Amino acid sequence: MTIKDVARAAGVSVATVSRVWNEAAFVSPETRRRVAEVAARLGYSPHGAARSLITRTTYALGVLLPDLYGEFFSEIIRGIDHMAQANGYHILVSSSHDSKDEIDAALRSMRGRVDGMIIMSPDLETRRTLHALQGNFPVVLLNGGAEAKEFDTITIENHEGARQMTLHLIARGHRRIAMIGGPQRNYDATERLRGYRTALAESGIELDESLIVQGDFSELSGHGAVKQLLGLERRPTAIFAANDSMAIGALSALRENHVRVPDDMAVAGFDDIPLARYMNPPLSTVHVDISQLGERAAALLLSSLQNDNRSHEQLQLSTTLVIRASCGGVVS
Amino acid sequence: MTIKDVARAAGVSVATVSRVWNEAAFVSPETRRRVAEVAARLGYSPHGAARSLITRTTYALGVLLPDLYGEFFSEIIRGIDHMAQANGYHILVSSSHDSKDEIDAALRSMRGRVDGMIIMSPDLETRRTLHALQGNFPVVLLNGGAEAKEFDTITIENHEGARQMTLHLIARGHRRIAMIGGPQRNYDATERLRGYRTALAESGIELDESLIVQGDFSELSGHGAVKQLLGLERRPTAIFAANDSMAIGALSALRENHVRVPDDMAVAGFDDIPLARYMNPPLSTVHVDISQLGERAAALLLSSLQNDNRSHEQLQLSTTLVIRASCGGVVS
DNA sequence: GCGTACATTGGAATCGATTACAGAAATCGT
DNA sequence: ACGATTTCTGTAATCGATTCCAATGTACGC
Repeated sequence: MTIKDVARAAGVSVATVSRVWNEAAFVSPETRRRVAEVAARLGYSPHGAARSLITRTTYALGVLLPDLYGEFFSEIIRGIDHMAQANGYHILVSSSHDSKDEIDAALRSMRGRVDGMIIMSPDLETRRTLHALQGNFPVVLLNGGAEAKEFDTITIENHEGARQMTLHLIARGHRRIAMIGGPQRNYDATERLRGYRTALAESGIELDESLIVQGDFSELSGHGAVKQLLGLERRPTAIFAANDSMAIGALSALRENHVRVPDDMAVAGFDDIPLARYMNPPLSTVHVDISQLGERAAALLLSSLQNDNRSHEQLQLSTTLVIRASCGGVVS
Repeated sequence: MTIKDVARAAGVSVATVSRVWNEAAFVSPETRRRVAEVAARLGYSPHGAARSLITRTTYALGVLLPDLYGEFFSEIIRGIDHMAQANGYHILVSSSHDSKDEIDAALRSMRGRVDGMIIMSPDLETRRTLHALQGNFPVVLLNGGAEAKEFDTITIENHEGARQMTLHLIARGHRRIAMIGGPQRNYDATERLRGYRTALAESGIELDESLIVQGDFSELSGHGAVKQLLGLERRPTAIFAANDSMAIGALSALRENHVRVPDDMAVAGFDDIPLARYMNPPLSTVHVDISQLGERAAALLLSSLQNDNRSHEQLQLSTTLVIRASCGGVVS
């Protein structure tokens, strides 16, 4: 069922069918009607690949993710898809790219199949790979670090969010605040850690390096980190995890060790995943509108598709403190 | 950067470049080396649209979803993507299709862009739309009802899962068991309701129609349903919600009305979303391996791409009972 | 030394659309 | 009524790849 079949059946040339389909000018009403009728009867719809070959547009956005696991990523996809859908675009998803080579391969395999790409690679090193990217292919970097001025980027206000939460804990009287950090080379993780340091410094609290434990954003690593912290000679009175998953792991470890939250230990996380408010006690955290993050990224990409010679933008998505019971509630 | 550029730079014809790229036979080692070197230097990668136009394959799977919201759908996407990725396929996602027309439009817009489609439309009516689908385009129906023998389908063992859970409640001594149903025309919902009815009938318990309350799978509707049930003259002693979200809504309504769970009222859900085990009390539910559902759907589609004239398969994904505190624990 | 077989390469058709260009038909003004 | 303009339609080039077929060049057997 190609355009030729329709043309033959309607007794016109393929050019005319194409004109009818694209609602181009100068087709007589009679012809238009006849062609439309035949096309409908035959159930014709144009071949995407052929069309995008000649028009040089695909109406598809590529999305490269490190992994699809967890609510965080799925919320992002939802946001991206929502915006894309609203603008008549599809999204082509490719996940599980951690190494430079995998990203490279995925990038190449999408040539001629998408009009632009949203790349989420929290790994700091990936940026360098992208430098070598061919010419001016539209790319939006999501949470990839804001320093890359040669791309459109969007990031979370990691530093400020972490700073605020730390300041809140300090305001509640805590002085020994532990931090469970994320993966070493992860952009979000390093920024959040930096925010924590900033807050301590601002408040004139000396940093005890033994209170910083490395995690990997997984629930399990949060659990492990707490065991390490409880073994310290001088325990912390509060724990700030660099994401909610680790905070949740921390809560379960504390329960196992009969440490009461928030009485004996305050706990806070980062991201505000849906689970957070269902925890027992409900988890204080730094709220991020994750699906909005995806939406904005898509919007950024779409607008750079519309006018080529835009200069690159660097967006930051703001965060808000969500204080629940796990850190003892609001400052009175 | 097309194949022509590479050909010119390497001093060969486009045919030869194509042969080198596709590792076809009969290219002299010397030429192969030279072409490969030039292609790498120029950063060439073939144009997807052009390639799939002539080869008539896209290495992409289309995924049509009613909406991307909620953990259920995102887990499915994860499963599909995982399987697709492993087989060198991308996935082209399109969501928010409820009406017949939207599905139709999405279907057409994917022609020539995907090799096959996974369609999830719990709405029972959609099947009829698909009947009209052009010829033998590979399609897998996900949770769309298993009666459609002209398609590959995969569904959850809804009836059996609901039956088992209801039997469990009966075994715990409950006789007045309420059911919060899902949307009227939703396939999963009707099957789960049917399973509930089966279990009651098997156990010789007469069905009280006033105990069946209609919901729409949302947390809010679960909340509302409970208010209705608590107003009954003869209250139920157990509530079985057709999905976890409604069960969670039910739990919060019960707490508001100071009805103790499980002492005064047993509660059970369906799906086993990650939230379920974090509820207070943890929610008993029927476990479904959601991402596996997506994986199996993708596998089904991929295998039907590999050999055309397979007959259609109807798969059912089994469920298991997960008994937690919300229904009073296991039968002793 | 010569015909045959085989390895290697290039020319050209092809996939299914869009669109520039040109030709035919209809309409208009005077 | 006739040339100019406008409206409509068809032919053919084009996008960037793959692949059949033909045309080389080389090696081999006898």
